[in-house]
Amino acid sequence: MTQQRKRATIREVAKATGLSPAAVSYALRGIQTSEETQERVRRAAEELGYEAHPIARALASGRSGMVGLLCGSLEDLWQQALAVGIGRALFARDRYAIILDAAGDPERELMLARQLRDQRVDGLIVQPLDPSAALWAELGESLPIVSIGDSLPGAHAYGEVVFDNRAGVTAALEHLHALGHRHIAVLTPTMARTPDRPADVHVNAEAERLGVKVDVVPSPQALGAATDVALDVLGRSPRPTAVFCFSDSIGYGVYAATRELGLAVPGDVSVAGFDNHPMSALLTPPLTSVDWDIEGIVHSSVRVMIGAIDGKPRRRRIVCEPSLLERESTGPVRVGS
Amino acid sequence: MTQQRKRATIREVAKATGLSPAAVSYALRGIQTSEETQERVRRAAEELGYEAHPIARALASGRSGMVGLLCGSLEDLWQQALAVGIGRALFARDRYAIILDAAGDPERELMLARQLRDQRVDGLIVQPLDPSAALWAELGESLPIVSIGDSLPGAHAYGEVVFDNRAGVTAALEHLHALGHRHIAVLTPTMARTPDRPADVHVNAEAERLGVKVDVVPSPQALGAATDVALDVLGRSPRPTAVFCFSDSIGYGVYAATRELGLAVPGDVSVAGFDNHPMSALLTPPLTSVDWDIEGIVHSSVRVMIGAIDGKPRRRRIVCEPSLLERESTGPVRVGS
DNA sequence: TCGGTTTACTTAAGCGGTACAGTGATACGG
DNA sequence: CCGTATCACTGTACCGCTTAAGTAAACCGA
Repeated sequence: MTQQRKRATIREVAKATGLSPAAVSYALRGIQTSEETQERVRRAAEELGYEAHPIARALASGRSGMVGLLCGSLEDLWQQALAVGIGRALFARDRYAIILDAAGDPERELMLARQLRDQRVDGLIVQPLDPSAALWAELGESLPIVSIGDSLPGAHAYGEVVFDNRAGVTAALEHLHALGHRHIAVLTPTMARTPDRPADVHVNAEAERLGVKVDVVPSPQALGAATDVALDVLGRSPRPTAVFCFSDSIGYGVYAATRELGLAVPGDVSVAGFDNHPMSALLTPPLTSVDWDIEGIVHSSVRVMIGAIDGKPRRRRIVCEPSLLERESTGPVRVGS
Repeated sequence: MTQQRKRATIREVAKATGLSPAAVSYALRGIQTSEETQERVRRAAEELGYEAHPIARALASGRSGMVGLLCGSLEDLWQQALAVGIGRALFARDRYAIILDAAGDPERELMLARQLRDQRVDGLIVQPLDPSAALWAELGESLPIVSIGDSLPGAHAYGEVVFDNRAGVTAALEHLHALGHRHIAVLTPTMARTPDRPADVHVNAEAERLGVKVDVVPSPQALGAATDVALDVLGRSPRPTAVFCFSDSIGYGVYAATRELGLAVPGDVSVAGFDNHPMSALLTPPLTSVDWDIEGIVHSSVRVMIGAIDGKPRRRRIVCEPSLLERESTGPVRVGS
């Protein structure tokens, strides 16, 4: 019973109103036409069941209305949440997101970035796994790029929302240090294993400053996969008294490992996460984590992206400061351990 | 310095090879041309830096290469995982997904579905919140629709991957019944509150059959929001001895509530989930849940969708059978409680 | 009153492919 | 040896919309 109206084209609306197709196009966009004409066109369009054809529009105008979103690894729950948020925010601004996932592989990320450009997205939002890759600069020539997390040196046609990772690392390590921990395992996502990844550098620098021994161990992001790594790390002797995970998803794996080994958190081992996924507050015990204001990141990156698409020349750089949420997964080191 | 090659069009490649544009188009697609021509064209295209223009192709051919994916609520982690999986699977088949989120609102879902059609996606994969809506049939006339979860009665131009929810409900309730539970709270997503939602019907039918008292309570999907609902339900007197959650995400909220109330799981209250998100196996205690073979769902829905786009007329209906994973969050009812 | 700007359009040329109706040449069956 | 397929293309009209350039009328200040 829903009325089945067939699609009309602009030309048909033009015929019906006695205007030229161009006039209709203008009227529908509310430019270069009188109020009354716009109203008349709108009515006719409604009547004929006209609906805009985004593809034709894209071809003629050179903008597709799509923004590519290239995630480092969608195995990670926090990145999932970020992607969902950005997708929504873009949609709210009349844009669609194409979400792709590099699965932690920098090469793959570059490949996908190129593919997205060939797909004629209007812009690219990316969490660069390898910020130093030359391709970013090249791509930046032909479309606006907004990076999340790290800065893209050497390019220019983009904005960036960078994380003050150093501050996050410092906060977490100082917190653990203050609780008496002097031997800390650090689980970093395998995706972050690009040489000289800033995060790793910060960990080493801070550890040295604080006089803490750190075991930096790469771990997959996939839920559960981190469990095996954690089992290994927690089985070592001497056992680290705390584990600092570079993503909450990894932390969840550590929780599973402690259960399996019969270790109490934070009694036997303290656990701290990074990113503060909503899940982390619900766990037993709630996970201490470095929080990044995901809403702000979503909002900033989309705003900068849309500004860039709309031709604002000014490059924007936004720095996110973390805040450590001290919850119940971290505690004083056990005496005698 | 990466070589900056400018984009060439088909017409330019045609000029360079001395062929007509049409021939080039054919050659690039490997049809209606000789092997040698194809090779020659490919080489010239490579040389000139030709790259396909999907938008132009879409306009001319009438297929956009995009599939709309309309999720019931991306607040739910399992649905997030499903969306990620479908996005990947489509990409692997040279299609892009546009992921949209109805946020649990059936009206919104219909609006988005219409919008996606107007965006000229080649097909629509949807988790219908209101399967009985007339719009599905209407949309089904103009593009292939694959539904996940529930069947779309009254339409025809689509396939479906339906869940045997009844079996899932039965398995979970029988499990709890066998453990002695006779008073069970059932938390269903608010998104499922369409009248006569099959799941609710099943719950009531099964409860009656088994002689179990059920309190069916709607709950939001958002992590944490379910905690408040759970606090309320578990604070009632008499307290249900078990909680059956219609999604694992809700279950996570229940866990948080039990911690807050100092209730032991499963000692004081048993908890069962639905969908089996990877996270559930990692919790303490691991969450008993109804598992749906997410890989299979991803694979089936994408396969059916692509079949439909490629014009296979045969409507496909695939039924998913659940399996109950009995983990450690459910146990015998405490004597005397 | 007049040149100049503004407004509200029209005209027409694409955007970059695809698809369909040819076309000439070669292959083939009887 | 001829009629007819088949093959490998060509020519061109679109797909539906946008945009630059052009135009006629209305407006406007001096």
